[in-house]
Amino acid sequence: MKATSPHGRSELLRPDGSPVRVLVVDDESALADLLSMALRYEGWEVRTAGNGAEALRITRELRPDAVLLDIMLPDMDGLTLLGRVRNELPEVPVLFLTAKDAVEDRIAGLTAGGDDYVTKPFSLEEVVARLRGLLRRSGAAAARSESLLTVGDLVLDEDSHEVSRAGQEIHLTATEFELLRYLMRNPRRVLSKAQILDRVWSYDFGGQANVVELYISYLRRKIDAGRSPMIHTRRGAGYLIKPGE
Amino acid sequence: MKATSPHGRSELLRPDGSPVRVLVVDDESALADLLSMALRYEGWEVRTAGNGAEALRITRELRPDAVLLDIMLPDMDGLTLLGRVRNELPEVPVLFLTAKDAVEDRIAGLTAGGDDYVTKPFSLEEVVARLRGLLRRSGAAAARSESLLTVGDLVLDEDSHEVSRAGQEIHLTATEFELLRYLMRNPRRVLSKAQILDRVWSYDFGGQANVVELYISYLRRKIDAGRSPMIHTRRGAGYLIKPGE
DNA sequence: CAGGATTCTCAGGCTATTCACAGATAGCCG
DNA sequence: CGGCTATCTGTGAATAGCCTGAGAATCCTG
Repeated sequence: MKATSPHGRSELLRPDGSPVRVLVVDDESALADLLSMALRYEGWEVRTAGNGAEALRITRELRPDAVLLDIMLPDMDGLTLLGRVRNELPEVPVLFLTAKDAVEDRIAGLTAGGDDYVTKPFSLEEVVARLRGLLRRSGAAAARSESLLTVGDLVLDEDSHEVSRAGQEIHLTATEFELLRYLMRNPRRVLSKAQILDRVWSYDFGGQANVVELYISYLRRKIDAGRSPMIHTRRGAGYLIKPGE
Repeated sequence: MKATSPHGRSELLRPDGSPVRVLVVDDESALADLLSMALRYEGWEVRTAGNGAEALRITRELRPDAVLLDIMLPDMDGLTLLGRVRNELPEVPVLFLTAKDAVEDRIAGLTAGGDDYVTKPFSLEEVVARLRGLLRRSGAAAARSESLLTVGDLVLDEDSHEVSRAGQEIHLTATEFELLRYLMRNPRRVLSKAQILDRVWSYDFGGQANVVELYISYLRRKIDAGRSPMIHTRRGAGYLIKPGE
Protein backbone atom coordinates (compact mmCIF):
# COMPACT_ATOMS: atom_id res chain seq x y z
CA MET A 1 0.00 0.00 0.00
CA LYS A 2 1.10 3.49 -0.68
CA ALA A 3 0.86 6.13 1.95
CA THR A 4 0.70 9.82 1.40
CA SER A 5 3.34 12.19 2.65
CA PRO A 6 2.58 15.48 4.33
CA HIS A 7 2.59 17.35 1.09
CA GLY A 8 0.47 14.86 -0.73
CA ARG A 9 3.01 13.04 -2.84
CA SER A 10 3.28 9.32 -2.63
CA GLU A 11 6.20 8.26 -0.51
CA LEU A 12 8.42 5.28 -0.07
CA LEU A 13 7.97 3.15 3.02
CA ARG A 14 9.82 0.21 4.52
CA PRO A 15 8.22 -3.24 4.24
CA ASP A 16 6.84 -2.96 7.74
CA GLY A 17 5.20 0.37 6.96
CA SER A 18 7.60 2.52 8.96
CA PRO A 19 9.39 5.43 7.31
CA VAL A 20 12.58 4.84 5.37
CA ARG A 21 15.69 5.58 7.43
CA VAL A 22 18.55 7.54 5.93
CA LEU A 23 21.95 8.40 7.36
CA VAL A 24 23.62 11.59 6.13
CA VAL A 25 27.39 11.85 6.63
CA ASP A 26 28.92 15.23 5.90
CA ASP A 27 31.31 17.40 7.88
CA GLU A 28 29.91 20.65 6.52
CA SER A 29 27.01 21.14 8.82
CA ALA A 30 25.27 23.63 6.57
CA LEU A 31 25.13 21.06 3.83
CA ALA A 32 24.12 18.31 6.19
CA ASP A 33 21.28 20.47 7.46
CA LEU A 34 20.11 21.34 4.00
CA LEU A 35 20.06 17.69 3.00
CA SER A 36 18.46 16.62 6.18
CA MET A 37 15.67 19.14 5.74
CA ALA A 38 15.00 18.08 2.18
CA LEU A 39 15.00 14.37 3.02
CA ARG A 40 12.74 14.80 6.01
CA TYR A 41 10.33 16.59 3.79
CA GLU A 42 10.19 13.45 1.68
CA GLY A 43 8.84 11.75 4.75
CA TRP A 44 12.04 9.92 5.60
CA GLU A 45 13.66 9.55 8.98
CA VAL A 46 17.05 11.23 8.92
CA ARG A 47 20.13 11.15 11.16
CA THR A 48 23.25 13.13 10.43
CA ALA A 49 26.87 12.49 11.33
CA GLY A 50 29.75 14.93 11.02
CA ASN A 51 32.56 12.38 11.08
CA GLY A 52 33.35 8.74 10.57
CA ALA A 53 33.17 7.62 14.17
CA GLU A 54 29.76 9.10 14.65
CA ALA A 55 28.62 7.68 11.35
CA LEU A 56 29.60 4.20 12.43
CA ARG A 57 27.85 4.52 15.75
CA ILE A 58 24.64 5.61 14.10
CA THR A 59 24.94 2.91 11.49
CA ARG A 60 24.95 0.25 14.19
CA GLU A 61 22.18 1.89 16.12
CA LEU A 62 19.83 3.00 13.33
CA ARG A 63 20.58 0.37 10.69
CA PRO A 64 19.67 2.82 7.91
CA ASP A 65 18.06 1.83 4.61
CA ALA A 66 20.41 4.13 2.74
CA VAL A 67 23.52 6.19 3.41
CA LEU A 68 24.41 9.55 1.92
CA LEU A 69 28.17 9.82 2.23
CA ASP A 70 30.51 12.70 1.55
CA ILE A 71 33.79 11.01 0.72
CA MET A 72 35.94 13.91 1.87
CA LEU A 73 35.87 13.49 5.62
CA PRO A 74 38.32 14.94 8.12
CA ASP A 75 39.04 12.15 10.56
CA MET A 76 38.59 9.10 8.47
CA ASP A 77 38.89 8.66 4.77
CA GLY A 78 35.48 8.17 3.23
CA LEU A 79 36.60 4.94 1.67
CA THR A 80 37.72 3.51 4.97
CA LEU A 81 34.41 4.46 6.45
CA LEU A 82 32.63 2.87 3.56
CA GLY A 83 34.40 -0.39 4.28
CA ARG A 84 33.36 -0.36 7.91
CA VAL A 85 29.79 0.53 7.07
CA ARG A 86 29.69 -2.30 4.58
CA ASN A 87 30.96 -4.56 7.29
CA GLU A 88 27.92 -3.73 9.37
CA LEU A 89 25.37 -3.55 6.60
CA PRO A 90 26.63 -5.32 3.49
CA GLU A 91 23.53 -4.57 1.45
CA VAL A 92 22.91 -0.95 2.25
CA PRO A 93 22.89 1.31 -0.82
CA VAL A 94 25.18 4.31 -0.65
CA LEU A 95 24.90 7.62 -2.44
CA PHE A 96 28.29 9.35 -2.58
CA LEU A 97 28.76 13.08 -2.53
CA THR A 98 31.94 14.11 -4.24
CA ALA A 99 33.69 17.17 -5.54
CA LYS A 100 33.42 17.69 -9.25
CA ASP A 101 37.05 17.03 -10.06
CA ALA A 102 37.52 14.11 -7.69
CA VAL A 103 39.00 11.05 -9.30
CA GLU A 104 36.12 9.85 -11.35
CA ASP A 105 37.49 6.40 -11.94
CA ARG A 106 37.75 5.56 -8.28
CA ILE A 107 34.13 6.51 -7.82
CA ALA A 108 33.18 4.56 -10.88
CA GLY A 109 34.58 1.48 -9.23
CA LEU A 110 32.64 2.17 -6.09
CA THR A 111 29.33 2.50 -7.79
CA ALA A 112 29.72 -0.82 -9.55
CA GLY A 113 27.66 -2.52 -6.88
CA GLY A 114 24.48 -0.58 -7.50
CA ASP A 115 25.52 2.45 -5.52
CA ASP A 116 25.41 5.88 -7.07
CA TYR A 117 27.06 9.25 -6.74
CA VAL A 118 26.34 12.93 -7.13
CA THR A 119 28.87 15.68 -7.63
CA LYS A 120 28.98 18.91 -5.67
CA PRO A 121 27.43 21.34 -6.08
CA PHE A 122 24.25 19.36 -6.50
CA SER A 123 20.61 20.24 -6.64
CA LEU A 124 18.27 18.83 -4.04
CA GLU A 125 16.05 17.45 -6.76
CA GLU A 126 18.97 15.42 -8.00
CA VAL A 127 19.96 14.03 -4.61
CA VAL A 128 16.43 13.11 -3.70
CA ALA A 129 15.82 11.51 -7.05
CA ARG A 130 18.99 9.41 -6.88
CA LEU A 131 18.23 8.35 -3.37
CA ARG A 132 14.72 7.37 -4.35
CA GLY A 133 16.20 5.37 -7.18
CA LEU A 134 18.58 3.52 -4.88
CA LEU A 135 15.82 2.77 -2.41
CA ARG A 136 13.47 1.66 -5.12
CA ARG A 137 16.03 -0.75 -6.51
CA SER A 138 17.38 -2.02 -3.20
CA GLY A 139 14.03 -3.34 -2.13
CA ALA A 140 14.17 -1.42 1.12
CA ALA A 141 11.09 0.37 0.01
CA ALA A 142 8.04 -1.80 0.26
CA ALA A 143 6.37 -0.76 -2.90
CA ARG A 144 8.92 -1.41 -5.56
CA SER A 145 7.11 1.31 -7.34
CA GLU A 146 7.21 2.27 -10.94
CA SER A 147 9.69 4.90 -11.96
CA LEU A 148 7.05 6.59 -14.07
CA LEU A 149 5.54 9.97 -13.40
CA THR A 150 2.40 10.70 -15.34
CA VAL A 151 0.38 13.86 -15.76
CA GLY A 152 -2.28 13.64 -18.44
CA ASP A 153 -0.66 12.28 -21.57
CA LEU A 154 2.75 13.38 -20.42
CA VAL A 155 5.00 10.62 -19.10
CA LEU A 156 8.41 10.90 -17.48
CA ASP A 157 10.56 7.91 -16.64
CA GLU A 158 12.91 8.61 -13.77
CA ASP A 159 15.07 5.59 -14.54
CA SER A 160 15.62 6.01 -18.24
CA HIS A 161 15.19 9.79 -18.20
CA GLU A 162 12.78 9.46 -21.09
CA VAL A 163 9.92 11.84 -21.56
CA SER A 164 7.03 11.58 -23.96
CA ARG A 165 3.79 13.31 -24.62
CA ALA A 166 0.94 11.42 -26.26
CA GLY A 167 3.40 8.66 -27.03
CA GLN A 168 5.79 10.94 -28.82
CA GLU A 169 9.33 11.00 -27.50
CA ILE A 170 10.66 14.37 -26.34
CA HIS A 171 14.32 15.15 -25.83
CA LEU A 172 15.13 17.27 -22.78
CA THR A 173 18.40 18.60 -21.45
CA ALA A 174 19.42 17.74 -17.90
CA THR A 175 18.12 20.95 -16.40
CA GLU A 176 14.89 20.82 -18.34
CA PHE A 177 14.40 17.26 -17.15
CA GLU A 178 14.87 18.15 -13.50
CA LEU A 179 12.55 21.10 -13.73
CA LEU A 180 9.88 19.01 -15.37
CA ARG A 181 10.31 16.25 -12.82
CA TYR A 182 9.84 18.72 -10.00
CA LEU A 183 6.70 20.11 -11.59
CA MET A 184 5.35 16.64 -12.26
CA ARG A 185 5.99 15.50 -8.73
CA ASN A 186 3.78 18.39 -7.63
CA PRO A 187 0.96 18.44 -10.12
CA ARG A 188 -1.78 21.04 -9.74
CA ARG A 189 0.24 22.86 -7.14
CA VAL A 190 1.60 26.34 -7.67
CA LEU A 191 5.38 26.39 -7.22
CA SER A 192 7.04 29.76 -6.80
CA LYS A 193 10.15 30.70 -8.70
CA ALA A 194 12.06 30.71 -5.43
CA GLN A 195 10.93 27.20 -4.60
CA ILE A 196 11.92 25.99 -8.02
CA LEU A 197 15.29 27.67 -7.80
CA ASP A 198 15.93 26.16 -4.36
CA ARG A 199 15.03 22.74 -5.53
CA VAL A 200 16.19 22.39 -9.11
CA TRP A 201 19.29 24.57 -9.20
CA SER A 202 22.33 23.76 -7.12
CA TYR A 203 22.66 25.32 -3.72
CA ASP A 204 25.49 27.61 -4.78
CA PHE A 205 23.75 29.03 -7.81
CA GLY A 206 24.23 32.77 -7.70
CA GLY A 207 22.72 33.81 -10.97
CA GLN A 208 19.70 35.69 -12.18
CA ALA A 209 16.37 34.52 -10.91
CA ASN A 210 14.99 34.61 -14.40
CA VAL A 211 16.65 31.34 -15.38
CA VAL A 212 13.48 29.77 -14.12
CA GLU A 213 11.41 31.77 -16.57
CA LEU A 214 13.84 30.87 -19.28
CA TYR A 215 13.63 27.16 -18.66
CA ILE A 216 9.88 27.26 -18.32
CA SER A 217 9.95 28.85 -21.72
CA TYR A 218 12.16 26.03 -23.07
CA LEU A 219 9.91 23.39 -21.59
CA ARG A 220 6.82 24.93 -23.08
CA ARG A 221 8.39 24.93 -26.48
CA LYS A 222 9.09 21.22 -26.22
CA ILE A 223 6.10 20.01 -24.25
CA ASP A 224 3.23 22.30 -25.02
CA ALA A 225 4.14 23.15 -28.62
CA GLY A 226 0.96 23.06 -30.61
CA ARG A 227 -0.85 20.95 -28.03
CA SER A 228 -3.12 22.06 -25.22
CA PRO A 229 -0.86 23.70 -22.65
CA MET A 230 -0.02 21.86 -19.45
CA ILE A 231 2.38 24.37 -17.94
CA HIS A 232 0.54 27.37 -16.59
CA THR A 233 1.71 30.67 -15.18
CA ARG A 234 0.03 32.06 -12.10
CA ARG A 235 1.16 35.63 -12.37
CA GLY A 236 2.66 36.83 -9.10
CA ALA A 237 2.56 33.32 -7.63
CA GLY A 238 4.49 30.84 -9.74
CA TYR A 239 3.96 27.97 -12.13
CA LEU A 240 2.02 24.74 -12.09
CA ILE A 241 1.53 21.73 -14.27
CA LYS A 242 -1.76 19.96 -14.85
CA PRO A 243 -3.31 17.82 -17.54
CA GLY A 244 -4.35 19.87 -20.54
CA GLU A 245 -8.14 19.96 -20.98
CA MET B 1 -13.04 16.92 15.25
CA LYS B 2 -13.06 20.54 14.25
CA ALA B 3 -13.67 23.25 16.75
CA THR B 4 -14.83 26.72 16.05
CA SER B 5 -12.80 29.82 16.74
CA PRO B 6 -14.15 32.95 18.41
CA HIS B 7 -15.17 34.44 15.14
CA GLY B 8 -16.83 31.35 13.82
CA ARG B 9 -14.31 30.05 11.31
CA SER B 10 -13.09 26.51 11.45
CA GLU B 11 -9.62 26.40 12.87
CA LEU B 12 -6.63 24.13 12.90
CA LEU B 13 -5.95 22.26 16.12
CA ARG B 14 -3.15 20.07 17.33
CA PRO B 15 -3.79 16.32 17.45
CA ASP B 16 -4.56 16.51 21.15
CA GLY B 17 -7.16 19.22 20.60
CA SER B 18 -5.11 22.07 22.02
CA PRO B 19 -4.52 25.20 19.97
CA VAL B 20 -1.70 25.36 17.46
CA ARG B 21 1.38 27.09 18.89
CA VAL B 22 3.28 29.63 16.82
CA LEU B 23 6.51 31.47 17.56
CA VAL B 24 7.00 34.87 15.94
CA VAL B 25 10.58 36.16 15.72
CA ASP B 26 10.99 39.77 14.61
CA ASP B 27 12.97 42.64 16.05
CA GLU B 28 10.55 45.28 14.83
CA SER B 29 8.04 45.16 17.62
CA ALA B 30 5.37 46.93 15.61
CA LEU B 31 5.44 44.17 13.05
CA ALA B 32 5.66 41.46 15.66
CA ASP B 33 2.58 42.87 17.37
CA LEU B 34 0.65 43.12 14.15
CA LEU B 35 1.43 39.53 13.31
CA SER B 36 0.79 38.32 16.79
CA MET B 37 -2.64 39.90 16.81
CA ALA B 38 -3.60 38.45 13.47
CA LEU B 39 -2.45 34.97 14.44
CA ARG B 40 -4.18 35.03 17.80
CA TYR B 41 -7.33 35.95 15.96
CA GLU B 42 -6.95 32.69 14.08
CA GLY B 43 -7.26 30.96 17.41
CA TRP B 44 -3.58 30.12 17.67
CA GLU B 45 -1.35 30.46 20.69
CA VAL B 46 1.36 32.99 19.92
CA ARG B 47 4.66 33.93 21.55
CA THR B 48 6.95 36.59 20.18
CA ALA B 49 10.71 37.01 20.44
CA GLY B 50 12.72 40.09 19.51
CA ASN B 51 16.09 38.39 19.18
CA GLY B 52 17.75 35.06 18.64
CA ALA B 53 18.49 34.19 22.24
CA GLU B 54 14.93 34.78 23.30
CA ALA B 55 13.68 32.84 20.30
CA LEU B 56 15.75 29.84 21.29
CA ARG B 57 14.54 29.95 24.87
CA ILE B 58 10.93 30.03 23.78
CA THR B 59 11.53 27.30 21.25
CA ARG B 60 12.70 24.97 23.99
CA GLU B 61 9.95 25.96 26.34
CA LEU B 62 6.97 26.20 24.01
CA ARG B 63 7.96 23.69 21.35
CA PRO B 64 5.98 25.54 18.70
CA ASP B 65 4.18 23.90 15.78
CA ALA B 66 5.44 26.59 13.43
CA VAL B 67 7.91 29.45 13.45
CA LEU B 68 7.57 32.79 11.72
CA LEU B 69 11.11 34.11 11.32
CA ASP B 70 12.42 37.44 10.11
CA ILE B 71 15.82 36.58 8.67
CA MET B 72 17.28 40.02 9.31
CA LEU B 73 17.95 39.88 13.02
CA PRO B 74 20.28 42.12 15.00
CA ASP B 75 22.11 39.83 17.41
CA MET B 76 22.20 36.59 15.55
CA ASP B 77 22.08 35.92 11.90
CA GLY B 78 18.70 34.51 10.98
CA LEU B 79 20.30 31.50 9.35
CA THR B 80 22.32 30.70 12.43
CA LEU B 81 19.18 30.88 14.48
CA LEU B 82 17.44 28.66 11.99
CA GLY B 83 20.12 26.04 12.48
CA ARG B 84 19.74 26.10 16.23
CA VAL B 85 15.98 25.96 16.07
CA ARG B 86 16.24 23.02 13.71
CA ASN B 87 18.52 21.39 16.20
CA GLU B 88 15.79 21.55 18.81
CA LEU B 89 12.85 20.82 16.57
CA PRO B 90 14.00 19.21 13.33
CA GLU B 91 10.54 18.98 11.80
CA VAL B 92 9.10 22.36 12.64
CA PRO B 93 7.96 24.27 9.56
CA VAL B 94 9.31 27.80 9.21
CA LEU B 95 7.81 30.76 7.41
CA PHE B 96 10.48 33.34 6.58
CA LEU B 97 9.94 37.05 6.39
CA THR B 98 12.34 38.74 4.04
CA ALA B 99 12.88 42.03 2.29
CA LYS B 100 11.78 42.13 -1.30
CA ASP B 101 15.22 42.54 -2.83
CA ALA B 102 16.84 39.93 -0.64
CA VAL B 103 15.05 37.30 -2.64
CA GLU B 104 16.91 38.33 -5.70
CA ASP B 105 20.35 37.85 -4.29
CA ARG B 106 19.44 34.46 -3.04
CA ILE B 107 18.08 32.73 -0.04
CA ALA B 108 19.59 29.42 -0.93
CA GLY B 109 17.61 26.42 0.10
CA LEU B 110 15.26 28.26 2.39
CA THR B 111 12.22 26.65 0.91
CA ALA B 112 13.99 23.35 0.43
CA GLY B 113 12.45 21.52 3.33
CA GLY B 114 8.92 22.49 2.53
CA ASP B 115 9.33 25.77 4.30
CA ASP B 116 8.03 28.91 2.73
CA TYR B 117 8.65 32.60 2.76
CA VAL B 118 6.85 35.90 2.39
CA THR B 119 8.40 39.17 1.27
CA LYS B 120 7.96 42.46 3.04
CA PRO B 121 5.73 44.33 2.82
CA PHE B 122 3.22 41.52 3.10
CA SER B 123 -0.49 41.32 3.66
CA LEU B 124 -1.81 39.53 6.72
CA GLU B 125 -4.00 37.38 4.55
CA GLU B 126 -0.90 36.16 2.80
CA VAL B 127 0.99 35.35 5.98
CA VAL B 128 -1.93 33.55 7.54
CA ALA B 129 -2.61 31.62 4.37
CA ARG B 130 1.00 30.49 4.03
CA LEU B 131 1.19 29.54 7.67
CA ARG B 132 -2.00 27.53 7.38
CA GLY B 133 -0.52 25.83 4.34
CA LEU B 134 2.63 24.89 6.24
CA LEU B 135 0.64 23.58 9.19
CA ARG B 136 -1.69 21.67 6.94
CA ARG B 137 1.20 19.95 5.23
CA SER B 138 3.35 19.39 8.31
CA GLY B 139 0.75 17.30 10.02
CA ALA B 140 0.92 19.43 13.17
CA ALA B 141 -2.69 20.27 12.58
CA ALA B 142 -5.00 17.41 13.40
CA ALA B 143 -7.40 18.01 10.58
CA ARG B 144 -5.23 17.53 7.57
CA SER B 145 -7.84 19.45 5.74
CA GLU B 146 -8.33 19.89 2.05
CA SER B 147 -6.97 22.98 0.44
CA LEU B 148 -10.46 23.79 -0.80
CA LEU B 149 -12.69 26.59 0.35
CA THR B 150 -16.33 26.23 -0.64
CA VAL B 151 -19.27 28.58 -0.42
CA GLY B 152 -22.32 27.42 -2.31
CA ASP B 153 -21.23 26.43 -5.79
CA LEU B 154 -18.16 28.59 -5.56
CA VAL B 155 -14.89 26.72 -4.96
CA LEU B 156 -11.42 28.12 -4.31
CA ASP B 157 -8.33 25.91 -4.27
CA GLU B 158 -5.50 27.35 -2.23
CA ASP B 159 -2.90 24.98 -3.70
CA SER B 160 -3.55 25.47 -7.37
CA HIS B 161 -4.92 29.00 -6.96
CA GLU B 162 -7.91 27.96 -9.02
CA VAL B 163 -11.42 29.27 -8.61
CA SER B 164 -14.59 27.94 -10.16
CA ARG B 165 -18.28 28.57 -9.89
CA ALA B 166 -20.73 25.81 -10.76
CA GLY B 167 -17.81 23.90 -12.22
CA GLN B 168 -16.81 26.69 -14.51
CA GLU B 169 -13.24 27.90 -14.21
CA ILE B 170 -12.75 31.59 -13.33
CA HIS B 171 -9.50 33.46 -13.76
CA LEU B 172 -8.59 35.86 -10.96
CA THR B 173 -5.63 38.16 -10.51
CA ALA B 174 -3.51 37.86 -7.39
CA THR B 175 -5.30 40.63 -5.52
CA GLU B 176 -8.73 39.42 -6.54
CA PHE B 177 -7.77 35.96 -5.36
CA GLU B 178 -6.71 37.17 -1.93
CA LEU B 179 -9.80 39.26 -1.50
CA LEU B 180 -12.06 36.37 -2.44
CA ARG B 181 -10.17 34.03 -0.14
CA TYR B 182 -10.68 36.43 2.73
CA LEU B 183 -14.39 36.71 2.01
CA MET B 184 -14.77 32.96 1.65
CA ARG B 185 -12.97 32.27 4.88
CA ASN B 186 -15.61 34.45 6.55
CA PRO B 187 -18.84 33.49 4.84
CA ARG B 188 -22.09 35.19 5.92
CA ARG B 189 -20.06 37.68 7.92
CA VAL B 190 -19.96 41.38 7.19
CA LEU B 191 -16.40 42.61 6.66
CA SER B 192 -15.84 46.35 6.68
CA LYS B 193 -13.77 48.07 4.07
CA ALA B 194 -11.23 48.92 6.74
CA GLN B 195 -10.94 45.29 7.80
CA ILE B 196 -10.51 44.20 4.23
CA LEU B 197 -7.91 46.84 3.55
CA ASP B 198 -5.94 45.87 6.66
CA ARG B 199 -6.10 42.25 5.82
CA VAL B 200 -5.75 41.92 2.08
CA TRP B 201 -3.53 44.88 1.23
CA SER B 202 -0.01 45.10 2.56
CA TYR B 203 0.51 47.01 5.76
CA ASP B 204 2.26 49.87 4.01
CA PHE B 205 -0.46 50.50 1.47
CA GLY B 206 -1.02 54.25 1.29
CA GLY B 207 -3.59 54.54 -1.42
CA GLN B 208 -7.22 55.46 -1.75
CA ALA B 209 -9.63 53.46 0.36
CA ASN B 210 -11.86 52.87 -2.60
CA VAL B 211 -9.60 50.17 -4.03
CA VAL B 212 -11.75 47.81 -2.01
CA GLU B 213 -14.89 48.95 -3.81
CA LEU B 214 -13.04 48.64 -7.06
CA TYR B 215 -11.93 45.09 -6.44
CA ILE B 216 -15.35 44.07 -5.15
CA SER B 217 -16.61 45.36 -8.43
CA TYR B 218 -14.07 43.27 -10.33
CA LEU B 219 -14.97 40.18 -8.36
CA ARG B 220 -18.69 40.64 -8.98
CA ARG B 221 -18.09 40.89 -12.65
CA LYS B 222 -16.24 37.61 -12.65
CA ILE B 223 -18.11 35.67 -10.01
CA ASP B 224 -21.65 36.90 -9.98
CA ALA B 225 -21.95 37.77 -13.67
CA GLY B 226 -25.35 36.59 -14.80
CA ARG B 227 -25.72 34.21 -11.87
CA SER B 228 -27.44 34.77 -8.56
CA PRO B 229 -25.24 37.18 -6.62
CA MET B 230 -23.09 35.88 -3.77
CA ILE B 231 -21.31 39.09 -2.88
CA HIS B 232 -23.59 41.50 -1.06
CA THR B 233 -23.17 45.07 0.09
CA ARG B 234 -24.33 46.10 3.54
CA ARG B 235 -24.49 49.81 3.08
CA GLY B 236 -22.54 51.64 5.72
CA ALA B 237 -21.15 48.38 7.14
CA GLY B 238 -19.24 46.47 4.53
CA TYR B 239 -19.49 43.36 2.36
CA LEU B 240 -20.30 39.74 2.85
CA ILE B 241 -20.35 36.57 0.81
CA LYS B 242 -22.95 33.83 1.09
CA PRO B 243 -24.34 31.12 -1.16
CA GLY B 244 -26.62 32.54 -3.83
CA GLU B 245 -30.29 31.54 -3.30
C1' DC C 1 41.03 20.12 -29.67
C1' DA C 2 37.08 21.11 -32.75
C1' DG C 3 32.12 21.09 -33.01
C1' DG C 4 27.97 20.84 -30.95
C1' DA C 5 25.06 20.98 -27.04
C1' DT C 6 23.90 23.25 -22.97
C1' DT C 7 23.62 26.77 -19.60
C1' DC C 8 23.09 31.29 -18.58
C1' DT C 9 23.13 36.70 -19.03
C1' DC C 10 21.21 40.61 -20.83
C1' DA C 11 17.90 43.48 -22.54
C1' DG C 12 13.89 44.68 -25.27
C1' DG C 13 9.08 44.07 -25.70
C1' DC C 14 4.66 43.06 -24.30
C1' DT C 15 0.56 42.30 -21.55
C1' DA C 16 -1.81 41.95 -17.26
C1' DT C 17 -2.46 44.19 -13.25
C1' DT C 18 -2.92 47.74 -10.12
C1' DC C 19 -4.60 51.97 -8.96
C1' DA C 20 -6.18 57.02 -9.18
C1' DC C 21 -9.66 59.82 -10.66
C1' DA C 22 -14.17 61.26 -11.52
C1' DG C 23 -18.74 60.89 -13.13
C1' DA C 24 -22.79 57.72 -12.78
C1' DT C 25 -25.88 55.30 -9.89
C1' DA C 26 -28.49 53.82 -6.09
C1' DG C 27 -30.01 53.71 -1.17
C1' DC C 28 -31.74 56.37 2.57
C1' DC C 29 -33.87 60.12 5.02
C1' DG C 30 -36.71 63.84 5.55
C1' DC D 1 -39.73 63.69 -4.34
C1' DG D 2 -35.14 66.02 -3.47
C1' DG D 3 -30.93 65.99 -1.65
C1' DC D 4 -27.23 63.80 0.59
C1' DT D 5 -24.02 60.20 0.84
C1' DA D 6 -22.26 55.76 -0.06
C1' DT D 7 -21.16 52.85 -3.54
C1' DC D 8 -20.26 51.51 -8.28
C1' DT D 9 -17.71 51.49 -12.41
C1' DG D 10 -15.50 53.40 -16.93
C1' DT D 11 -11.24 55.32 -18.42
C1' DG D 12 -6.61 55.52 -18.75
C1' DA D 13 -1.80 55.80 -17.07
C1' DA D 14 2.03 53.70 -14.70
C1' DT D 15 4.15 49.69 -13.56
C1' DA D 16 5.34 44.91 -12.44
C1' DG D 17 5.91 40.61 -14.06
C1' DC D 18 6.73 37.67 -17.60
C1' DC D 19 8.45 36.05 -22.11
C1' DT D 20 11.87 35.38 -25.42
C1' DG D 21 15.65 36.36 -28.94
C1' DA D 22 20.52 36.83 -29.39
C1' DG D 23 24.69 35.65 -28.15
C1' DA D 24 28.62 34.74 -24.75
C1' DA D 25 30.58 31.26 -21.93
C1' DT D 26 31.11 26.69 -20.68
C1' DC D 27 30.84 21.87 -20.91
C1' DC D 28 30.87 17.56 -23.17
C1' DT D 29 32.13 14.23 -26.74
C1' DG D 30 34.35 12.07 -29.95
